[in-house]
Formats: sequence, C-alpha cells, structure tokens
Amino acid sequence: MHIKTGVEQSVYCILLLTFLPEKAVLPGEAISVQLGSSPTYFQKLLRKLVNADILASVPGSKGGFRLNKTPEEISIYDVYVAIEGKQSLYSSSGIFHDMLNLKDKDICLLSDLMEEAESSWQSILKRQTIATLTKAIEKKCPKENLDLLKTRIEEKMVL
Amino acid sequence: MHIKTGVEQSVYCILLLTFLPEKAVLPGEAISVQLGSSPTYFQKLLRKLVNADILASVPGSKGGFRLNKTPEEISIYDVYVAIEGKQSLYSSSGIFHDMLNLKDKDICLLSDLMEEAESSWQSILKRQTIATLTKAIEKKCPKENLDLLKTRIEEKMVL
DNA sequence: GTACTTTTACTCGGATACCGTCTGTCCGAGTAATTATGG
DNA sequence: CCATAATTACTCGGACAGACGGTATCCGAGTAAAAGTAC
Repeated sequence: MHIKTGVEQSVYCILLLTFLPEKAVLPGEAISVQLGSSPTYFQKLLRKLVNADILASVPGSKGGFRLNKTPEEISIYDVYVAIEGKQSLYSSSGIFHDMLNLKDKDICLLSDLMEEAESSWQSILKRQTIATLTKAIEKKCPKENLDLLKTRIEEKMVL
Repeated sequence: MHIKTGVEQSVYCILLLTFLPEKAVLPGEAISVQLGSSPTYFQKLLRKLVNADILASVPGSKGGFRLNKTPEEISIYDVYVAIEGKQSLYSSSGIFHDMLNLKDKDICLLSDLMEEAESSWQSILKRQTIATLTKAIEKKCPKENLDLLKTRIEEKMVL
C-alpha cells in the first residue's frame, strides 16, 4: 500500500499555479514539463483536479489551467481525494461475519479501529492547506531558486 | 491505495489462535478453512507472521501454529507491519527538489506533513491490541456463535 | 474593412499497452511423529 | 521386544501464473483564439 505519486505531483502542480496572476492560465504541458512528469498522463490528473473543482480549465487556444479556489481553501486532503478517490484505506471483506455466521452488519471490530485511525490521519491532512505549504516554502527555500521558478512560469503563462 | 485483505485475514487468524489452550497448535490449513481463504496463499501470510515473531510454528506431523506472544502484546500495527512491511504510506519522489534545483534533502514539505499524519494513524493502531478485539467480541457477539467457533477450533487443534 | 473560413493550440474523453504488486497455485525440501518391518 | 526404515502430515521457500490498478501513450472530438481570405 502506497500513496500514488499522482498526489505528490498534483500538490506541487497546485503550488505552481499559486504563482500565477489573477485570470492567467498555464497550459497542461507547461505544467508537466516543470514537474518532470509525462505530459499525456498528467493531463488525466489535471482533469481529476478540475472535476474536484480545485482547478478551472479554459479550452481552446490560449487555454490552460488555473486555481478555482484560494490556496487557503485547498487542503492536502482535498487533493488526495481528488486523485485517489474518497474510499477509505480499509474496507472489511466480511471474514469476521462469515466466521461467526453473524447477520448484524454493525459488528465489525476491525473496521471501527481502522476508521478511527484513518479519521485521525485525515484530520491532519484536512488542517493543512496549500497556503501552509506556500508559507513553508518561502521560509525554507533560498529566494533565488524560488524567483527562478516564478519567472519560468511567467514565461509560459497566457492571458 | 487500499490496505491488503491479508491484514484483515491475519488479524482474525490471530484472534482464532487466542482460543487455543496453552501449547496446542492449529495446522495452517485448518485456519484458512475457518477464514474462508485460499489455503496455499494463506500459508505465505502465516510465515510472515512467524517472521515477525507474532506466531510460532511447529514443523512435522502434529505441527501447526500458535501465538508467540500474549494477545495484549500484539498490536494491530504489529500485524499491519508484518504483512505490509514497515515502509511509510508516502514517500517523496523528489519532484520538489528537481523543480527548485535544491540539494538540501531536509527540505521536503509534503513529507513532513504526511509523516505527521501517518504517525497519528499509527499511534492509534499501536494502542489497539488483539486483546482489545477479543474483549469487544465477547461483548458484542452472541455467546452461542462464539462457542460454536471455539468448538470447531478445538476439533482441529493438536497436542 | 468587415464577414467568413481556415488554421492553430489548447482541453476532453476513450481505447489501449506496460508494468509492478497482490493474490493464488504448484512443487520440492525439511522436519517430526507415527507406523511398518526385520531380527 | 527393540531398533531401524518407511510412511504420513505438517512447515518452509522458491518459481510461476493470473488479476488488478497505476502509469503512460495515442487518437479523435470539441472549443476558442488567431490568422487568412473574399468581397
């Protein structure tokens, strides 16, 4: 069991888009180039983010993607769900019920435990947003590297 | 991303073995039959549990498996690690570093977040043990169903 | 110069292929208890 | 009756096949801006 790399790519993709000025968009290929990811596959991730209302897309020439929410409104958990889906980490296969010939579906001991653990995990990811990451970046990263990245994005943006 | 069904099977397997009297063992096939799992594959899971020192195995005729620890000493997390391995849910693929041309490996924003969330998840699974589940079972399950299961196990146990 | 058409540069969605991992099966080897055999 | 050999019933570990999901590629369709064309 492992969290998909698509989640990581999506988070940093969104982080890139926070550098865009209002109303500007960035083509999908330009994003994937920055992330060093395969362009065609990354388009699929982008559409998942659009379907989750995290990003907005503009079709046609001079089209591309931009944020549909403020960085404060986008939690890491939102990104995770957009990419991996909202299913829980654990789901019972009913072994316990079969073993004891039970019909009461409320009795699932492991599920209760797992759900408690998972909700604890979720609550942390819900608390942390893209804005949190942005602040951490500006604090920990050399300003010159960050400015270089921003200019590379501004070269590729449209509108 | 989903927790393997092997974890669920292992937990309930261990739960079964708590019903065994001291020094008695249960053959692997008898266990898998109770769990409704494929016998040959379940043997692989059993060996993982043995390697993790959760179970002890007795080879030869009249051989089988028994607990190597008390139910209080076996946490759900121990079982999880025994089956899925000790790697963390998230591991950075280095996108962020490549994007900013960083060399400092300490800077990995997402990893910090994910580790915090995961350790919160782990701490709950470490706190809960097989003994916890056993108590919950005896509280929530009809006694007759439980006794039926125990007799089925006693029929198959050896030594 | 305006209206219309073509080109261009994107997003969108489906079909498909690759590959690693989980699941599942099979086989030979090792081990220990039971049974069979020979004197 | 006792010692040894064969059988039995397990665990152990590797090799391998199938299923599934994440990754990756390609293609046609839709869309909107820009460029070209006709009058």
